[in-house]
Amino acid sequence: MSSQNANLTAAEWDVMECLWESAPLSGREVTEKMKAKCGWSRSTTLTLLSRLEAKGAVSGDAAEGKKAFRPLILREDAALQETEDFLGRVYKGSLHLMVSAMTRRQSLSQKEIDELYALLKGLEADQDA
Amino acid sequence: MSSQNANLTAAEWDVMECLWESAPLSGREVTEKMKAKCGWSRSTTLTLLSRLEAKGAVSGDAAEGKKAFRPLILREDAALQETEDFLGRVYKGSLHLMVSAMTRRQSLSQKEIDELYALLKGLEADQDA
DNA sequence: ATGATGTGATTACAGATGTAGACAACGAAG
DNA sequence: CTTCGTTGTCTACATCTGTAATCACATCAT
Repeated sequence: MSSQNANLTAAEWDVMECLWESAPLSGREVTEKMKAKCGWSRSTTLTLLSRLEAKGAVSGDAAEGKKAFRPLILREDAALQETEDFLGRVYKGSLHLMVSAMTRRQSLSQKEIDELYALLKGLEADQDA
Repeated sequence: MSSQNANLTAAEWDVMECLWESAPLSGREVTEKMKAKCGWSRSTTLTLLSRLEAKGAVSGDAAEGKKAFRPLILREDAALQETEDFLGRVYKGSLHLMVSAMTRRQSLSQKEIDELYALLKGLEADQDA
């Protein structure tokens, strides 16, 4: 694979979201959540949990039979990793290029633009201070 | 697959980049470029070209034996598609969330921030006009 | 003890992806 | 005409992904 940064796959993200939402969950709980969210079968969820455990993204501490699953990586870390990968692949690593492409294509709502502007303005202010 | 928007894979992006760089290329030319850029063997490149043809991302017009490969999709379209997919998966569709995560982690250079700020400022101005 | 249950592990399998060797067809060179 | 290099197609194969059935073990109720 070209980007072997142990990135999470789409399905894995779905599972991780569950765990990031509420810390330690039993297998059953994750299973139920995924059933509701994506219609997955019990097996599917458990398989994903195993793979994530293997990847070191979640821990499955077994206390008397039952396991307690919890994330071992921060959502933000995973997101950042994906982000770098994505920006590099699609926009030569430049966020600026990404945003300008999006605006050119009206792929951003005015609301998004305003929010982003506010955020950036804050940063510039910080810098001056 | 969860995101079946016919997105390009990492390897496919590499090939497309070649074609987006210079319009019609012979198989050999692409092959050579990829050899230089990624060290791929002839076969690998040709396989990727076929897959891209199948996906409708490039056309291989055969004129007396030789084929002339050229992109059928715009880089920007492909980029935007990827972008939406990515933002949805990782940042709940919000660019704003992405940027704030990146700044929080110092994953953006001051230069990037400034450029982005300038870009946004321009947009806000446009809007007022 | 015995069978119904809940739980995680093992196995399975199709389609996607990265990577490339083998092969066929055609035109150039001798 | 034979040979060879060029060009594209087919076949191959390991790994990754999505998705799930089946299995084995512990536990709970009868």
